[in-house]
Amino acid sequence: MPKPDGRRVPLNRDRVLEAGIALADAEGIAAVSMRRLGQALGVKGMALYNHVDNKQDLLDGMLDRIAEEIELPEGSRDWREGTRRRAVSAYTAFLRHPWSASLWTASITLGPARMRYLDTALRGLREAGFPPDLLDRAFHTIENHITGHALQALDFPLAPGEMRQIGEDYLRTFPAGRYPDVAAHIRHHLHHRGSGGGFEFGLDLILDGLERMRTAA
Amino acid sequence: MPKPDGRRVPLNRDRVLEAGIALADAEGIAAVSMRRLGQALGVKGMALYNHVDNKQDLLDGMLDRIAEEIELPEGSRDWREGTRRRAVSAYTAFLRHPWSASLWTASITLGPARMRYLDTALRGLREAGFPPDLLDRAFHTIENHITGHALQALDFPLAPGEMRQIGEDYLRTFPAGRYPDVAAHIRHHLHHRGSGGGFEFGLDLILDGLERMRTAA
DNA sequence: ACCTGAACACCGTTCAAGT
DNA sequence: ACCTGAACACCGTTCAAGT
Repeated sequence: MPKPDGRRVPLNRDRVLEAGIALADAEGIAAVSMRRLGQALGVKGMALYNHVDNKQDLLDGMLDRIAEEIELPEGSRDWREGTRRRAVSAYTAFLRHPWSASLWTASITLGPARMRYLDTALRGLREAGFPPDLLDRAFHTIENHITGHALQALDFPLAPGEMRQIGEDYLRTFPAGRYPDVAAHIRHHLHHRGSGGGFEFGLDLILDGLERMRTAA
Repeated sequence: MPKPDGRRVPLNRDRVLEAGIALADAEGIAAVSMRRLGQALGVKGMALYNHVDNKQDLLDGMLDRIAEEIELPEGSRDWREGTRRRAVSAYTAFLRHPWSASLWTASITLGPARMRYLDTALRGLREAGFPPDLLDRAFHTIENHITGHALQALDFPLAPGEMRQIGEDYLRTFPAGRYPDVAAHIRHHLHHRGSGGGFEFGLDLILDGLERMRTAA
């Protein structure tokens, strides 16, 4: 990225992370190698080590930027409403960046945005009166539902039209006699595409159950 | 693996898959490269291509063997009981093979054991009287809970004793002032290790909710 | 039929050298 | 202060050659 006078505007961490996200969004996380990302920034891959510690640090940094996109409702009087909005916001953030959900579950060290995410989520439950044990289980059940469903949704990374064609081709050779219920399941997905709402269905199921247990406790 | 007479007993697909699982269990999925797996079998990596199409085929094959370990209760009169046993069996299989859960969610082509798993799971719900729409959502909610929770549990792949020490060291430098609820959450996990049951807690929450909706439908 | 060696196009990472 | 070239120890995969 040469400036008018011909010299380069020097790289910085922010630009590296942004370019990493853009590259991962466009070509998948597998395309994000140090060399390839360097190339996208007009620089050799080794130059990136001036701005990130190593590749894991790069991925952690990218992921924390995704965490910044998640809405964190605070001070809502209804824990259910606040938790629901946060969960939907996290889910849609994962869908916007299809590579992010699997990194999210795999990462060990958390950046500041993810810490803030965790802290507000836990505080919301605590302030709603969940006792420690129930709080812990409630929290994990909710988080698992978010990441689990995001991963599932991303297993079919196909455009709606594309999806239908491939699905029908697939069904033609599918051993429907041996796996009749799987065949029916595929047909159901082909014909009810876009009905969506599977995520919110399960989420409400969980939140309703938790609310019942909260008032009982 | 030389025979008494000095010649090799030739490789086959089964032995390759078994060795792949053993290597992944012992040293993590990252250790499973064609060259490294070949070495574990006393052969050069290129020899494996006589028994698997490529690395993805190797991983798919390994995963289908894991699917074979999952108990599939059939003909149970109570869908809840059958589904519960299958879910717990799948969950524990993932825990036995810590690398398997993330591959499970990421794989596209399914082997025969996974097809059987899907088919019996879906049939159980259908025979219980779930209408197609509810069936589909119920199924995905359950599967997401299984894989989501397995992934979560594996994010802390530490022995109990090890866990406590590392956790306490971590807490000493943790900015508890800024993230008080995260700090409390970590403390809770350190002191209530082994209470477990988080998976089954959420599972029952989901199954109860689904049963309510089934009878209402 | 099965395995090997050499080759190709990639990886992450380090480090001395350049400006 | 920032970037590059060369190097090291790895990848998955192909293919002609060996037995």
